[in-house]
Amino acid sequence: MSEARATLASVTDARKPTLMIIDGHSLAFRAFFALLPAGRFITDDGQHTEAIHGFISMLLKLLKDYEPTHLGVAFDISRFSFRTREYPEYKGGRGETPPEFIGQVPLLQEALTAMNVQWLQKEDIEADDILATLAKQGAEQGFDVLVVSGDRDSFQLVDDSVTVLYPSVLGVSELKRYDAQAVFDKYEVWPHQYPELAALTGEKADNLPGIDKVGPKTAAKWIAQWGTVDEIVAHADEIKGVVGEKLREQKENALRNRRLNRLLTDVELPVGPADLERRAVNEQAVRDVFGRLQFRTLLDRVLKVGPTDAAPDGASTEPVAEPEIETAPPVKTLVDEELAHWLAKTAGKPVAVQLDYGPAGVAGYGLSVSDDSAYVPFKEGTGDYEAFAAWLADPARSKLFFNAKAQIEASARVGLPIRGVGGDTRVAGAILNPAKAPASLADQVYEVLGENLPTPDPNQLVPDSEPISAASQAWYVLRIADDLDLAFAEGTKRVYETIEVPLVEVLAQMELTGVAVDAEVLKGQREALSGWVDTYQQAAYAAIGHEVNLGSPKQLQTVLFDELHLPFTRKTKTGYSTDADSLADLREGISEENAGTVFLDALLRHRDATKLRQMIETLEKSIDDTGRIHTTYDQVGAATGRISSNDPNLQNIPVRSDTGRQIRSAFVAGEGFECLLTADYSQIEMRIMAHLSGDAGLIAAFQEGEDLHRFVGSHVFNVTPDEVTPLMRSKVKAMSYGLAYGLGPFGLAKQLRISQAEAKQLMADYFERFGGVRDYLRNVVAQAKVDGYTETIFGRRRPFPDLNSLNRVLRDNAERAALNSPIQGSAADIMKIAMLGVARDMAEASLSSRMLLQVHDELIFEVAPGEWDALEQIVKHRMAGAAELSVPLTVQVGRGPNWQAAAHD
DNA sequence: GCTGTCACGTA
DNA sequence: CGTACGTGACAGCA
Repeated sequence: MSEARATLASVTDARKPTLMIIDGHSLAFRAFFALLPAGRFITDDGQHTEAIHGFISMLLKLLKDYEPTHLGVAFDISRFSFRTREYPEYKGGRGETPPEFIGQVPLLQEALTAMNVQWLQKEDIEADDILATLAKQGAEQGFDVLVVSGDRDSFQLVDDSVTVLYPSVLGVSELKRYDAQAVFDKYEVWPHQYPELAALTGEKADNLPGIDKVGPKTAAKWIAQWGTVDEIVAHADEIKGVVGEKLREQKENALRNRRLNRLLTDVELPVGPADLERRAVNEQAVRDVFGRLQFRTLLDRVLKVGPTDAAPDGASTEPVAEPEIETAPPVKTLVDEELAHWLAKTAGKPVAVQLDYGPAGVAGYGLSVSDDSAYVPFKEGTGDYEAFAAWLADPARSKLFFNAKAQIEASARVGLPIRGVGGDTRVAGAILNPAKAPASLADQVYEVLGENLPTPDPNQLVPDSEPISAASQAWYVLRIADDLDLAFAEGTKRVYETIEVPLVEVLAQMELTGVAVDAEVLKGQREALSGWVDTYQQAAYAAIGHEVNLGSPKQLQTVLFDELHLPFTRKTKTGYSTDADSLADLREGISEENAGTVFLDALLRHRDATKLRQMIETLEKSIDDTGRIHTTYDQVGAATGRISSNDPNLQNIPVRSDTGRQIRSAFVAGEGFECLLTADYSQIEMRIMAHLSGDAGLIAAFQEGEDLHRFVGSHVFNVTPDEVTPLMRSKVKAMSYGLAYGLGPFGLAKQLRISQAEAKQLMADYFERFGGVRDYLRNVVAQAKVDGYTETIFGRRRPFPDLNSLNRVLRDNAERAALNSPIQGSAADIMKIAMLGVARDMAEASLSSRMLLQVHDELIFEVAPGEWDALEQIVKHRMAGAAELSVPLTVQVGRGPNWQAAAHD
């Protein structure tokens, strides 16, 4: 960008300033007809864009070819002007404006405005008169003037400083230069005489008949002899033959034509040539306008022509790509100095990177910038990767990926850490459509670009590397990044750039680090559980007198309902439920001890034990050879914005039951570390509810700082806080949390084991005191129905297409999800922001401690010796300060040798 | 071997 | 008829 500015400035300094003025209508019209037959310049809305595209394309070519320092475009306001008043038939006889052309000029003007190209029009005046006036002023002020017009009348403007660029028959972008000599060569008159010639011969396009039988040759001869139409008419008697006779008959035509084709050079204009100095392109506006017009290639070209107003250095999060989309650039394989040179050459541009990697390691790196792709073969321990390694690790060199996290990790494992993630099209795609993150690059290529990603030839014998493939993938990433950027709403873009993109590197590091586990502890627990599993299994078999697969719901149904004749439970798709709640109900229905109670008790305990044992086995299988477990986070796994964890899932390690919680004691601080630190937000979702609803009572509850549920309970039940019984408290607690999930009286009744009427009353009492909450919840759904999406505090959006569905089940489900989304999503945003803050501060303070796990509202760290105080301070500060809400965000920190012991209470 | 269902762990 | 996830066993299909 700064390079473009320098070029422009040096041109200005080196020679006379160049003023280029363009007849907007005539060029747009020509562009329109040139592109119309292609029939593919139509937006999804059905708006034709041939004229706009063609005009801008031509403009870009002109700017490149002539490098004007000053630029202006003139338009007609209508086809009526002072000339039609004098001669109503002027420009008559032209056909109807093609319907496809209609509406394109205002859009073109909008595009020019976005490009910061000045354009002007004036009532009653034609564009040519504006051009003439500016050309004259420009020449007088020492400019080289270039007039771009499709109207031959403009030839009269040509002189030593003024040149006309006139479309040739070859096409709009081929403009012929008319200087004085060129005009003379073509018409045998000098430019100032051209209107005399045109007056005599007539101008069919303007519906101006001339003198019959008089063509350019005759006219030129007369002009050579007498100079002007006036003089020729005055000497009409001297002209012999048929042409003389026609002249005498039709001299009024010529005189009228001459009056009409004289261009005004004294039009009063709001700007002069000096005011038309070229300005920086307004990049955002261009993106907006071109996005609507669905111009992709053109956008890149416009931004490339520059200068633009974008930050010269480009923030490291800059997701902008500038690909040429027509064809993939050729790929060259680069190593050593050539590679270093290529990397230096691409400074300032985001580079798309796609690794050629698999379980065996990294075979190479595909790189792509707009018009240039490269492949870097990699073999660990060979070659000179110094420059490449430095480039990969440089946070200031912006890199774009599809699924950066996995590739950062693959690269880090072969000794080449990557920093400077400037964008991730998978994450971007998921932010734009949280319902489904693209599963693969090929998916996204198809979704976004509508093309099929070329896949390597499956018949090929296993190649050790695929240079074309990796580089071409990178090229596709660049194109997708470019396309997606246009689709971002402002809030969404901010979430993507300031939260999601920087988070990628933080999560990658957490995954690489992993968490240490004590395999012995897990083994002991597993063996103990196995014993219990056998015990309960035998007990169950004994109760019913035969063996049965306790893990098969289908077989259980036979036992429970056919053999034991227990009452039917909740229906499922395939029969009757055997889940824990249902079994508990069955158990309660039996008063005296019998085969049924024994079987049910044994079954429930067996379930517990097998579930835990299975969980432990999964964990054990995922321990690596350094004794650590590395989960994989899915940054965009949840539609609300939450992170999910898999392979193994470390976000569902038991905590509620005593035996289950024991598993946490196996998660320990690794060798060389002092202890674990856990930090969690207390009641973050309720706090967000208070903030979003603005309910004075709820806000007061948090500002009081006392027990939330006790406070709320005292208001709902009209007693003092210390009169709130444990039963009241638990009811209110269930109520409060249920609200954020869209819980109704039915569900509340079921959960609290009270009547539906009672539940209804409880809700009524609750809303009586906390009406702001009810209003908010109502409003969320209502607003979502209007907008089609909900939004978090930070602008993350989630669409709800089913909200207005005629299917009640779908609609109700969507309503509950919509209710919950801003709350859960805002909490997720806050935690992500906190993680970024913590990671930055830890790096800043050069701590050796490490962030290991995130469990939605909790973070777990491994504390290096002597760093406890510093880390605790950072974590508390960044978590509590992640958002400015109308209630405080409180954080509880715990310390211990393992995850269980580090729990704060 | 793949897919859907059920059940259950977490916030 | 309570939101958001991931995992594993079973059962039925190919």
